[in-house]
Amino acid sequence: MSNKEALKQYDSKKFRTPDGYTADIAVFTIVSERVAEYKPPKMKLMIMLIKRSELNAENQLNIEAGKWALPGGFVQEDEAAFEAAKRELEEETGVNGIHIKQFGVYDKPGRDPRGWIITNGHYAIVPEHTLTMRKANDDAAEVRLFSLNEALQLDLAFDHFEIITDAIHVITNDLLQTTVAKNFLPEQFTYSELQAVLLTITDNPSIASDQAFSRKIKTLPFIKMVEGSKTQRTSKTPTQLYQFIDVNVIKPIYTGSY
Amino acid sequence: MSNKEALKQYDSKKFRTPDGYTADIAVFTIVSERVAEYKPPKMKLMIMLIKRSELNAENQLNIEAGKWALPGGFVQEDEAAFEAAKRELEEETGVNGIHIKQFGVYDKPGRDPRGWIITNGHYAIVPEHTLTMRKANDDAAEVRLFSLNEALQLDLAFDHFEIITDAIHVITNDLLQTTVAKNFLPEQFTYSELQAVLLTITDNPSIASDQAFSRKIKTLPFIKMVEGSKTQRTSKTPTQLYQFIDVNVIKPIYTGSY
DNA sequence: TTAATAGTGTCTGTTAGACAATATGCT
DNA sequence: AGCATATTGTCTAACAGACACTATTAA
Repeated sequence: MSNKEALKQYDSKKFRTPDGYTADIAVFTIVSERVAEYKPPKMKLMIMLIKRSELNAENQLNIEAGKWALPGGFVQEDEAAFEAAKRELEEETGVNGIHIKQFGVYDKPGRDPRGWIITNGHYAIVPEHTLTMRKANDDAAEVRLFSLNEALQLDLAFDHFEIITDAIHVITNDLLQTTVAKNFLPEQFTYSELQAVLLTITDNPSIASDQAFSRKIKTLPFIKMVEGSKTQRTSKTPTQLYQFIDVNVIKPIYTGSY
Repeated sequence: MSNKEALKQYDSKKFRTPDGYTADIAVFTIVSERVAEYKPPKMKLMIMLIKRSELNAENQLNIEAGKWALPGGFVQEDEAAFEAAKRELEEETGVNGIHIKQFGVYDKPGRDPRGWIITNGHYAIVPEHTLTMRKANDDAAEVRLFSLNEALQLDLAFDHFEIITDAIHVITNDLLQTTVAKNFLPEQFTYSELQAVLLTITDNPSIASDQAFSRKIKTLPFIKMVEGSKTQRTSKTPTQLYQFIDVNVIKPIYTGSY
């Protein structure tokens, strides 16, 4: 192959090249908020943000210090951004093996005062309990969960307002149009648990109605009933458990009913 | 703001930074294939690829020469990849003002023998006639349309097999779950024209049936009938024209019928 | 008249959506 | 018994899906 000779003539230093490549992660979790006694808990979708420290790991002044931001960091040459996102997330929360998805690239000129820095945006879904042991690290003075509305009203670093807006939009769509909701749930779950997850991002009446949804879940082609499995964790009445089956669903907007 | 002082201490040269950032474009078009006389034309979704020249613009040996590849090129510091994609596409096809969407990032270590090069993948939809005047340029020895199956059987440059596979997957989903199909159609169109576009990527029977689809189109919330507008371009019978209205459709997989 | 696409009439079985009633088991 | 969640019974209006039929017009 003639690539060898072509490579001899190639010199990337002739071009202006990017000053950095980072992976940022919008970490979503659902917390169960107890509204009142003897009332069902209300679930709420939250996003984890960090407050950037004044000084970085090398004891130098940190860029965008004091602002809230998405966790993330520079991608190394020997890894893909997706791997970097997983690594950063594990460093940050101690969790691995969770759902991560790339959803957008942020490369507008001037978006980072340090230079030409391209950010690869991901979102991650983690179960609530894994975030209880979260800790601040070198770059983060503080780590907190925010409701989506709260998050968008903060003074955010870089173009993270835009990234978070996009992430919310994407996860909302994915929750409704794919089976990612399973990542917020245990392997086996009740209709009301799934319903609660979906109600964090929609008020669709045919999802909100208990009767309608408990009927509907039985006919969904990507969910199967687990024979003879019941739980009492959501009510005094033993409740049927379901689980997702691995099929990919594409529901055309041009067919079926509305 | 203290960013100024932080910037003084920041030096990107301390880190290994990427050797390049490129925007690649999967250009899709639909060609009307005449199957036989007195038969309706069959539409076919095609992808435009270029054959990489032996020598580049500077008369040096080109990398991955002779292989088929997606059009694309290096992103400049003063533009976003999306702009670069538009620019490249206009240079390549002379078209602007068309639908372009970013869908993925390709950054696996070793994907490009020239070094650490990150590619931002886009897909574009162009009307057939704009590709008739397409031309080869410095980097491209040849430009051709391929069916999706043909394209995946070629000897493709870099990791373009993966990128094209992803692009096909994304455009297929988008055609069924969003209103992008409008970019393949004139502003006003008949039910059979829309149907033909959709049939390039699905065989869903309730889209494939003429009667069912001509009924269904009237009830779709994102398409409106154009009162008193008919055309004869698809048949001898004057046919009702429709057009997309600008609403965003999200159809949950958890509601409605299958 | 023929051929080809467009569109309607009509029927059947299924489903959405709503209301009401029943079931379960902890307290 | 009281209560909260789960689940089924039942009805109505709407719709999908299928088949048959009519409409339009160039050739």
